Amino acid sequence: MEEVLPQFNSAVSIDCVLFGFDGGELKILLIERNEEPFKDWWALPGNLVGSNESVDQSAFRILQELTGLTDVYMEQYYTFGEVDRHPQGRVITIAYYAILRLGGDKALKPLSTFAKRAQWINVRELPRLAFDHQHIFEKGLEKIKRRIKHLPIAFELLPEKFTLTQVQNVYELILGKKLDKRNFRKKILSFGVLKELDEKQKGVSFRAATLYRFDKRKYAKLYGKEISF
Amino acid sequence: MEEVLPQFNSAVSIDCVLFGFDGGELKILLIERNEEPFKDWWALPGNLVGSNESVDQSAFRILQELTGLTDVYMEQYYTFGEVDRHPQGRVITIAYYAILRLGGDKALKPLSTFAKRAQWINVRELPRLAFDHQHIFEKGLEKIKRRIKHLPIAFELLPEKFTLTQVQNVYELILGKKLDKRNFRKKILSFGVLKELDEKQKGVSFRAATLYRFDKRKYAKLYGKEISF
DNA sequence: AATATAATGTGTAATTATTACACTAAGTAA
DNA sequence: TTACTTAGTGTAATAATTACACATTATATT
Repeated sequence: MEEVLPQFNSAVSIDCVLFGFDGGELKILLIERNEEPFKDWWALPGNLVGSNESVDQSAFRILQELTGLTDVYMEQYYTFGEVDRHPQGRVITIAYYAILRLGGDKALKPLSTFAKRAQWINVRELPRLAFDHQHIFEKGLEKIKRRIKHLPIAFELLPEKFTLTQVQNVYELILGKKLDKRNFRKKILSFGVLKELDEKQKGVSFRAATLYRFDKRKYAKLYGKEISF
Repeated sequence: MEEVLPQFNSAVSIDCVLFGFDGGELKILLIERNEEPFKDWWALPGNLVGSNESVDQSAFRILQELTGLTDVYMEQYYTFGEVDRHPQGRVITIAYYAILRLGGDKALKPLSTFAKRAQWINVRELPRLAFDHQHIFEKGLEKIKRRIKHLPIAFELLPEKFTLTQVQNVYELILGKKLDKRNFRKKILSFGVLKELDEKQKGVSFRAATLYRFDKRKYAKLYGKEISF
């Protein structure tokens, strides 16, 4: 986020696209700005890079300030540097996406003064965004579309124990298309990184599905093997 | 390149990894620095982002100043922002790679004052590099390894007319491994983006190979088809 | 207790893609 | 004419992908 700076000339900021999976929907975290420019608009959370932190540190700090979370999959994906992208000066922004496990309980931390509130919003129903944030979001979504095929980021979105149908839902939401159930299961299980638990889904009407767990140890062994989920 | 700045505090620069294919070798362009810090060291070409140019414009300007070339495949791939990566201040650098057709004739343009000379150097025989440029180079090489499988960047390295063996050489150099000739040809031709010319290689001892041309129109039609060279 | 409901969970055949592998053909140079 | 060097070609085995439909199970309702 590039907030109002008293007469700045030039700065570097971080903007974050935080993805979460909740209620069967893919959502991102947006804040409603409380300051000019773009007061009352929705925007991606972000902030300036401090002079004594690396850009990675800055991204993790911003995430932590916003959500209180520290153990999150986060990756830099592009730097946006059009001259006029910020109306009040030159701000080059480095975009990160992060992938969060949304437990309904996970409250957002107090926000900085330039935001009224923060909210998880379905990526299919985004409002108009401030600055070039629509563009930044779109590039981020493209990025995770490519990533999900090669890295197990889907499991970062899911709770520790999940059903195969939930995994498939995540893939379908991110890729934006339906997948065949039998083929999907065959493939996802073929990597041997899911562990079937001796446990069933609870609190659900109708037949309960078997729960699985992602096995990081087994995944680590595949490193360099060019797997393709 | 982050040159000596009189007492700067903070800046954004561009560093470029320029790849070229010449004499059967994959090379990058390096400059020998003529200024502190890292005087007499080899470094990636780069410069500061001007206040009235976008970061993309800046990258193309630097490329053009260095080589005189404008019609080149160039892509941003990562931003490096460790606090101490430049000994004289905070410099966040945005890395681009570019892919150049090296015609033996293509002379390098006059260099800026902080470089003694520029030279194309085989990526397998790189000297120690200034700053974190070794790291920046390695990330760039990884990037084009992934890219070459999905985008026709190999053809950006080759002359307009080329033989299939030359294409294979480019793939082998970038991927760093040998490929089977028959399988490679079958695959590369199967995309239908190479046009066989009614023309043979010239000036070569031994049997001359058939020349091919890359067909951008046909490639454009494949857009979105997820092809995998 | 019986029934309706809704999601789980499973297999096979056809097609396509990938891999491994070795010799003949053609042009040049001596 | 011969030796040399690179070009150019096919097939069989294996692996991966796709298309496709129904019985099973747990719950909720009557």
